[in-house]
Amino acid sequence: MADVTLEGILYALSDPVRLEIVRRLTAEGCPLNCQSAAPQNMAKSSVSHHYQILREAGLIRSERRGVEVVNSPRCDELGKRFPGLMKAILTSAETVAKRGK
Amino acid sequence: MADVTLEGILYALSDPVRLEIVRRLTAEGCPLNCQSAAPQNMAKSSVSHHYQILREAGLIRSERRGVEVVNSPRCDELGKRFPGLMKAILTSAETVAKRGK
DNA sequence: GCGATAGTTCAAGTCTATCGAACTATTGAA
DNA sequence: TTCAATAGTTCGATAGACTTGAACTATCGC
Repeated sequence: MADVTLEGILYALSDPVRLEIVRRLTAEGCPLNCQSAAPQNMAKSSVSHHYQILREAGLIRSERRGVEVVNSPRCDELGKRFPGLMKAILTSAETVAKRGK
Repeated sequence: MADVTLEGILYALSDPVRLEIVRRLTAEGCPLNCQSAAPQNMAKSSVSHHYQILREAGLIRSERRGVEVVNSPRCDELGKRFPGLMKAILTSAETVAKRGK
């Protein structure tokens, strides 16, 4: 968590796929496995790649639970480091999502 | 301004160079020309490229003034479309900048 | 018009996203 | 324990973005 940077966060969220993943993870109350928060038609390898970037950026935490890996957002810790940042981005993302693309 | 998207904004700001440019533009009260807000050692073509992306993302407005092009942030309009977004990002950027690195 | 300054455009080289295929890890059942 | 199924990861390879130098355009002052 020490080497979490603003550029890293913005870079990770600059990809529509990754932004949508984080949006879904935060919208749900409980952790989701990798594929349930990712686009349906995307290759598994691409999904895995995106999750790796999100992990390295410090945006999510992943944990193996049985046969699947469940992911949770790290909004609390991020909120301490960059107050209001995730909230603003996710609020905007929600607005866009509700606006219907 | 109609086709300004959240992904476009985040993408534009995901590059450290572009984030720094926008940060300087907003920190200054008056518009700056292209090179005064960009890194010193960067090629002109690269600088121009970044400004183009910032313009297309709707983050800045450029206007030719004599021999130079001056740039201003479009925080007001962006604030209406995505409330709190730019403020949060720029606050974080300022924090990082003041933190020394 | 000439030169100088400030940006833009263009083509080429280098680094990232995407995909399919092969691989690993875990579970549950025979 | 062995087998099959499920969920992710890793690996090459291919198509797109960042950087740069060179050439080009636009504006100003002389």
